[in-house]
Formats: sequence, structure tokens, C-alpha cells
Amino acid sequence: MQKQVVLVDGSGYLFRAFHALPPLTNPEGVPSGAVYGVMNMLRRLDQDYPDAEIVVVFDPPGPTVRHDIFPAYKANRGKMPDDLSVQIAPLHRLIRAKGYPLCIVPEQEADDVIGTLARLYVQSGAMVIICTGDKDFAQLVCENIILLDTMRDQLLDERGVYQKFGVHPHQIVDYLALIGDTSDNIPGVMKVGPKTAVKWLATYGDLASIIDHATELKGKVGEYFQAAIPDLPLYQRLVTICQTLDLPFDWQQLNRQTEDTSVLSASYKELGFKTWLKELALPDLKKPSEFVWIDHLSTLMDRCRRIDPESIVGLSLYEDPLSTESGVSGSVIAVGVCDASGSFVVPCSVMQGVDVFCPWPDVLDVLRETILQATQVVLIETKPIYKQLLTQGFELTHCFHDLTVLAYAIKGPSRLSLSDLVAAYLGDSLPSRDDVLGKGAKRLPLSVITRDQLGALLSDEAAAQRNLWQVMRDLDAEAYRLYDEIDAPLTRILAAMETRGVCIDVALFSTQSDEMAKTIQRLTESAHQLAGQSFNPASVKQLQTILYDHLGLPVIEKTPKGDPSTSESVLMALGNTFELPRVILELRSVSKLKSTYVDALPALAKHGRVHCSFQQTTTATGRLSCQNPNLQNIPIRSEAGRAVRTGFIAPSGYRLVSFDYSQIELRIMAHISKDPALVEAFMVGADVHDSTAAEIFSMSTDEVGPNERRIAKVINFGLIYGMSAFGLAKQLDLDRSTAQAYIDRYFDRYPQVRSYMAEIRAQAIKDGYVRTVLGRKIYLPDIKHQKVSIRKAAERAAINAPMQGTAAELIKCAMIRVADELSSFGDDAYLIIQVHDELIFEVKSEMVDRFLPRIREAMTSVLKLDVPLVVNHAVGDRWGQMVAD
DNA sequence: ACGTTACCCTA
DNA sequence: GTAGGGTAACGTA
Repeated sequence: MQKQVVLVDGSGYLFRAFHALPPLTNPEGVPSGAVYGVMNMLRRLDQDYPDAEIVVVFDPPGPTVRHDIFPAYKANRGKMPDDLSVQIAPLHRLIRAKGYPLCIVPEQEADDVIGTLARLYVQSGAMVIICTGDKDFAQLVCENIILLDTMRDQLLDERGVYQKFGVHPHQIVDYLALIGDTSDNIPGVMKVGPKTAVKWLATYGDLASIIDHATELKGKVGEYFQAAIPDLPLYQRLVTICQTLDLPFDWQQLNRQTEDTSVLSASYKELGFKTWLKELALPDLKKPSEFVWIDHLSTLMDRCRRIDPESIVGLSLYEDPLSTESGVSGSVIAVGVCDASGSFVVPCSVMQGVDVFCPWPDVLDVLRETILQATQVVLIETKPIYKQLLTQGFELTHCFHDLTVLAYAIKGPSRLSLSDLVAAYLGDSLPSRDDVLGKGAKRLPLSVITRDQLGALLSDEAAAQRNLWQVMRDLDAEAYRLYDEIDAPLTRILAAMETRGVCIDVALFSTQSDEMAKTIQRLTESAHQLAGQSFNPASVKQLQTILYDHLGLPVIEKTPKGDPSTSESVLMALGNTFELPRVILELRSVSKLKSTYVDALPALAKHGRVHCSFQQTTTATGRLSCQNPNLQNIPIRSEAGRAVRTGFIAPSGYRLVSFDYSQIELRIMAHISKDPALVEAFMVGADVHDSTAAEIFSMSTDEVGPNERRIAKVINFGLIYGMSAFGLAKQLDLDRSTAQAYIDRYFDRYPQVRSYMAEIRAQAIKDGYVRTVLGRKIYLPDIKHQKVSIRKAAERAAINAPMQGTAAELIKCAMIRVADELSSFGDDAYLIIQVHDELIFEVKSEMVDRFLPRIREAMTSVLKLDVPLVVNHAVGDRWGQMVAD
């Protein structure tokens, strides 16, 4: 087969990519878009021409010999923009690191180098593809030279040139000399453009013949041509691509070299090319990792016993993703272990290439008796192994190191995977599970994952975890303390809560679902009737059409995209005058409850219990979040909503017991601000909303009526949320100045709250973060954002974060204290749910009386604030029907 | 199949 | 006005 050579006009592409692509930069703001564009083009060439030799040619810096011939050459081009020039060096570095031959000849245009190389390669019998967007190259096209414009996806051979320009390749030089080239500052003949040039060349064949017949050319154009005749040879010379340069290198040595992955990796990282960086890590998979297989329990026991009890051990589990779905432990397929002397992997289930395996319960038992006891065990996440231990019936006496939780204590919710942590803290690369095994629906089924694939993955992960621990534990002493004293001990508790799960009344949900289905049916028919046509009331788009186009209702608010809103508040307002909005509201409410709770919960239940997953590293403030299902947003405010809560029940012989902190965030505000009036209100045990109302309305607490209290309550909440006059006005349906008057009045009465708010705002702007009482830093990346709305939102978050974050820390500490208490209750009491300021337990009925004071004491004494902590409790058989006593 | 938008549930 | 998660519809692959 004929050898193929692709000659790339690198300078041309860099220039075009710079102008054609959006101005991308790396995270530090260094321009990188043009580099990306050119590299992307080269990658496509690699794909499209896998057998071709690819040679990249660039212009040299400074003037070339063409400037000697014609001083005005390219003189109309301004100085290269800085954003472009800074991209040249990184691009050259990347091209070399990729192994492409890179040609830059001093004082010679890239065009001439390409022309010369093209001739040499064609003479050696090769087929040459010139990759360029520059029309000048059309003059080189022949049987063995074609042009490729990747940006237009266009291939030009001899016929293509004629179709495109109307002249043959050998006429291109004359054609260009006639029409000139504005980008190179070659004037050509005045008033002669492509049409005239094509006509003349078609008539006379070439420029020499046109000159011979110059007198036949009519009109002004003819005169201009005659005037230009002396300059035409120069123009011809300038547009002619030289094919006979003396190259200062041996063109036969231009061969693709192997990639320099360390340079590529460093450059990709620097330029922010994350996808390519990940891709680069993939070939590591093919390198055999250093590990041994252990497929007998006795060998495992021997190996584990040889591990130094003082040492650090990395541990990596692979659980069958299909069996891990809803909060319960999945079956473990294999486990990787790495200590100072190396890695080993234990197969715990059947997979491709495995004949012998050790059953997971036995493996866990051996590990539990050996390394899990003695050594510092490091995992990317510890909750799964805690849950494995609990599921196998073991008590949680260990505390393992959790890299995700530590990273969260250091940096907040940065959602760093193991491979991200390896990149960030070890400056190394590790392919992620998603990379190796596929992501989402593309995740390989267990049946096709081979033993060697999984073994390499697990041993590499275990080794990386071990290394990461040794680096990360010393990064930030203050964050480490929070990790060690609060977040790490909490993980075990969450594992126990998830494993226990929560009982639900499946039959009750089923009945509710049927009733709701009927209600939805009835309301939908009624909506269709009122609309005069059938439509899907759940479709916002269809509803917009019906309400605003068809029925012509007034538009009260718009969505951010500019469509008329159909939100609750809008429908509520329209509901005063029209019936359909009222029906839609009712329909929405029932559908929401049905789909989100009544139907979803039983579907997630296993043996009558739902096992949610508490997320410990996802919130900005340090709160927990909860998913699959979210047990932190079970309805309570409306009556129909509370019915859903009724479906959460105590198992037989037990009762549900709840404890919630009273006014926790306002108490924390009092503690942090030390405002005398606010502290005093809590010290004397006043109703805080009543006392606030008394202050702002200058009355005694006895005189406070429901309306005053309501206003004070909204203000108190608003303060916690970093309220503005605008927000308060909207909430209370007041005008802005009245709202502002309330706020001013509040701050006059609670001056230290005012100064606290001002200080925290200033500190957030100065440092970019705020702190909780226990010292957790909460970063506010948008605090200096140029957009006012975004900046103001960050300021509100800055005000809220210390209060919400401290409340979160407080209940976490309480959970740890409570867990200690629970250990003496054994099977008699379980913590099952946390809802930010509330803990819910299952307690044996006869133990409730003994339980209450112990938990109350643990929760109220957990942190000493300047104001007392107050908890309320309630007991019941159903979550929706709890009574104070 | 996946991501985004609008809506709505909680503290 | 703070902090979350879930659902249906709908647009893009």
C-alpha cells in the first residue's frame, strides 16, 4: 500500500483555532483554547489516518526571506494578540510530547517547508495530504498531493480545485497574482477579482499569455492590468510556494516518536484539559500492577498476621453494584489490601478467571481479627465496610480512616473521588472505577469483568489510599481535629442508622395511593372541563399554553427563562378569581405526595423497612443530607402531608421517640453575637418570637398579639437567612420601606446582632471563608463575584453558614454522645433518623421512661453555649402521631 | 440514556 | 433571604 504523509500547517491552524473557538482558559485564566483546537485536530487526524506519518510545520519566529523580497509582505497584520502568542510554546511542547515530528525552519515560511517536504515525499512514492485552510496550497495539488481542510471537513484533489476556484492547480499561482491576497498584503491587479481572473485564465491559459494580449483587455480593468504588468512577476513570486528549499535536517528522519506521558500529563494538568488527562491514566491499566492473589483463607490469615500492627493499611472493596442499590450492603466481589510490603487481592465471589474464591463473610472475619484490629486502616469511604461488619453481625468497635470525610473536613464539599484526590494530593494519576469499568448504564456487568482487571484496580486503589493518608493527615491540623473528633466517629453511627432502617406501613401507603389516584382522576377531569380541552396538567408547558394563551389569564411572574410562571404563589393569586388554578394547585399537591412519597417509599422498602443513605460530605455548611429515600423532607406542614408521616411506624414492641432542639439557630446567633437582649431572652426561658415582637413593637410580652408574633417570627427567620428588606417585604407582603423600618427597629433593639452581621460579612470578604464555633471553615467562592446578585447571595450565605454550620456540629456531637448512651441499651434503643435539629429513635416500649432523661441530658450538655440548650421530646407509634408526653 | 428546568417537600 | 433532595417533563444525544 502507498505510504501516506499528512503535512500539517500548524501556524495556520493555530491562528484559525484562536479566532474560531471561544476563548477558553485554564482555571487560572491562562488562554488555552487555541492549543486545544489544534491538539483536537491532530487527534482526529490520528484517528482518520492511523497509518499515515503526520508531520507538523510551523512558521519560525521573526521575519522570513519573503520579507526581504517584498518588505510589505504581511505588513497589514497587526501584532499577534498576547492571548495567542502565549499559546505557541505550550502547543509546541504538547506536539513534541505527543511524538509528532515538528518542523520549524529559521527564516522560512511554513508554506515553503510544506511545499518542499511535499515534493520530497511524492518523489519517494508517497501520497501527501496537506492539512491546511489556506487556498494558496491549491497550487501544489496533483495526482499525489491533496488538500484537507479539517475545519470545513473538505478534501480537495485536482478536480476539487477546479470546481472550487474555476482554474486548474497549475493556474493557481497566476490566479492569486491577479486577484492578490489581502491577508498577506499582496495587492494584485486593481478591480480584478475571482470572476475576472477565471475569465482571463480560461481565455488565455496563463498570465504570460494574458500579458501578451494585454491590449485586448477592455475598459478600466484593462488599463489597471497594463499598469500592474511590471509588478506581476513579483506577485507571482510571492504567491508561489517554494518546493526546493535546502532543509537543515534530514527529512527521512521525520518519524513519529513515542509519547512522553509525563510531559503530556503535566501540560494537560496545567492547561486544564481534564478529559485528556483522565484518558492518559488509562494506559496504566495495561501495565500489570504489582500484587498477589490470595484464594485460600489459611493463606490470607498467614499474610494478615505478618502485617505489622502499627502499620498503615489501605483497603479497597468492590461490591456488586446491582446489589448495593438501596441503603443495604451489597455482596462483596473482591477486596484489595496494601501494606508497606505490597498488595494482595482476595476474590470473594465468582468472576471471570476465578476458580477458587473465599466467601466474603469468612474473609471479613479474618480481616476483623487481624488487620482491622491492630492497624490503621485507610479506605476511600468507611461507611460501606461498617455496614458490611454490621450486616455480618459484628459490633462496630473499630474506627477506620476515611479519605473522603477527611477531604471534606479540609476542603468542604469538593466531591473528590479517589482519582481526584490522587491527582490533587499526590500529583499522580489513578484511573477511576468509572474509567475502568464504565459509567452509569455502561458499567460492565460482573460477568465480563476479568479477575486481572479487578485485581489491578483494587490493589492500585488500596496502595493509593495508603499513600494519600500519609499525606493528607498532616495537611491541616485544625481540619484533622474536626475529622478525628466529629466526622470520623459519626460515620459509624450513620452506618448503623442506615443498616437498621425505618419501618413503614406498606399497606397504609397502598390504600393512600389508591385514594389519591381517584382524587387525581377526578381533579384531572375537572381541569380538562375548565380548560375546554384535554391536556396534561403536570406539564408546565401545556399548562402555560392553557392558562395564558388559551384562557388569557394575567401573567403575574415569569420563570428565569422568561416563560410565564405557574408556580404555587402565582396559581394562588389567580385562584382568587379563577377556578382552574385552584384545581391545578390541589392536583399538584396530591400528585407530589403520591409520586414522591406514597408510591416511592414502598418501592424502596426491603422487608417493610426503608434504608436511606446519609451523605456526610455533600453540604456546604456541615449538615448531613439524605437520599434514597430522603427522610429529611417527609411532609408535616399540611394535613395531607402529615398523613404520609403516619406511614412511618415503630416495629412491634417498640415506640418511636423524637427529640428536637428548640430554636437552635437563634440560640447560636445569641451565643455568637453575645447580644445582651437576645441572650437574656433565652436565659429567662422566654418565647423568643414573643420577646422579639415586644422589642420591635415596644410593648410588653403580654400585649403581643398573633400578628405581632407572626411578624417577629418571620424577622427572626430572616435574620438567620441573611435577610434583606426586599426579602422581608415580599415575605410579609409589605412595602420595602416598612420592612426596612422593622429591620432598623430590630437592630436598634439588638445592636450586637447588627455588629455581628457586619463583622461576619467583612470577614467573609477578607478571607473568602467564615467559621463555625468549632472552627470548620466554610468557603464562599462567590463572595467577590463581579455580578452583584451573586455576590449578595454569597454574603447571605456567609451570614447563615456559621449558624447553620454550628447547629450541624452541635447535633453531630450529640449523636456521638447519644451513641455512647445507646451502647448500654443494646437491642432496646436505636437511633434511626436525623433531621438537622431532630433525632428519632426506636425504643423498646418498656424502656422509654428510662431512655428519655438519658438522651435529654446527652443532647443538652453536649456543648456549653452562653445560652441554654433546650430539647423537646415526643413519643408515639407513628411518626405522624407523636405526643409530647 | 443523560442533563436541565420548573416545581415543591423539609429544617 | 439559608441549606438540601426528588419528580415529571422535556430537550439533546
